[in-house]
Amino acid sequence: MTESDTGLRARLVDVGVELLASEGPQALTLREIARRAGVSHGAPRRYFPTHLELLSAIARRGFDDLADRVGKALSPDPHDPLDPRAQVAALARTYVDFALDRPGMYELMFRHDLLESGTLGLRGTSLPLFSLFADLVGEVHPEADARRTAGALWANLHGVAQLWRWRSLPLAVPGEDLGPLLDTVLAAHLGPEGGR
Amino acid sequence: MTESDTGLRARLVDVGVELLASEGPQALTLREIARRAGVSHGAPRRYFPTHLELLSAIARRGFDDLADRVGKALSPDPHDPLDPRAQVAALARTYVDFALDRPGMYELMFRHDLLESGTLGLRGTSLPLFSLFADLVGEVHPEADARRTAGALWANLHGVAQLWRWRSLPLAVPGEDLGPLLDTVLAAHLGPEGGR
DNA sequence: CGACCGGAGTAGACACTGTCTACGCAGGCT
DNA sequence: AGCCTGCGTAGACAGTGTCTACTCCGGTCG
Repeated sequence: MTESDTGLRARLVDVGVELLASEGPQALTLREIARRAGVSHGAPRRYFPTHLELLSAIARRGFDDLADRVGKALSPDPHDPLDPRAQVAALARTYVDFALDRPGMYELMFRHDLLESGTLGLRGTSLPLFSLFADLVGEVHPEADARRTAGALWANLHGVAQLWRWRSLPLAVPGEDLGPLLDTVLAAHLGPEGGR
Repeated sequence: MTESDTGLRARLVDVGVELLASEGPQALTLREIARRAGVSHGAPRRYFPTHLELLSAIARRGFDDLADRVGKALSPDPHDPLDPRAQVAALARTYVDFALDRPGMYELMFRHDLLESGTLGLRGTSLPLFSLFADLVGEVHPEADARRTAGALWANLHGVAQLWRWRSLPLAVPGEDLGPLLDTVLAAHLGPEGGR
């Protein structure tokens, strides 16, 4: 039941995560994963009745990793917590960095046909993160509709991550650094950074 | 060479567009398109050396439609043009509406593996639209960096379209109408709507 | 007028894929 | 000892994209 469980189920997911990072999402074939795990192509079926469910399990690893990164980014030092505005900025930065760090995983995580599938559904996995995000936004902007503002900003981060990843914003940002763009986005939704 | 060209090339794209609308992107099989066009599965190869190129041609139809819609939305009445702020709002609305109206086409248009392929590349197809968008934003906000602001807003629209489409913003907007969310987005990037 | 020739579409093969089913094969329980 | 159940194997099947050999037919040229 631990992480280094030698069970086939965990090993398949491990292999999938590696394969995803090294070869990209289109390489995540059921048979290729089975091959690299050293089992026959029918073996995964015992644990994942369908290919999509195996992909969901792999994507879940991505959500776990993202949650970990966010947790670390929000409280780098427990004795000196960040103010809400800085927390939102840190979360945003972490989110977009994740998309650039692990592009294949990010792509897999937001395949909408994956969101529907799975026993419990993959969609719920990101809900706690969004709630946390909405709460933080609410602390920055107590007067506004925090849910709506958070939704708008969330969508903005998502869009920035996507468009930046496949370089569809070349005109917007000639340079290589997306920091200024992120600052623009944050300032737009949260107002000019007066905090700190 | 006209639209109703009975040539196989145009017919394949026509069939693809219909199939995309009726069955979704995963139904856009090379063989299924050929089947519905009444030719053998090898026939498309003469005009589209690879499956991706056929998909690119289909997606290009989507970009054309989007450009048409934007053109009509920006100048509903030539004698009474909209002010820049209203034009940006109309473009934003048109963009998101397009994504909801033709979800399959929208999804196909922004498959990044399609953006790379094609003879001239599909990416350039959306550049004029973005330039127009950036110009409009520049008229609304002459002082700011129009390119960056336009990029941020563009990404926001993209994110809203995506997340709304697969219902990943349920907490943010309990209602069915995405109008308020769009207003929030526009107000964030362009300031409160003082124009008119 | 007849031969040729090149574009257009057909038909079959190939290596893949995901899914399904029947089959072994081990270990543990009664 | 015998059986059963969990786990993985192996093969079949339909479907896919790509490649290649072939046919067919209309136009051109000698």
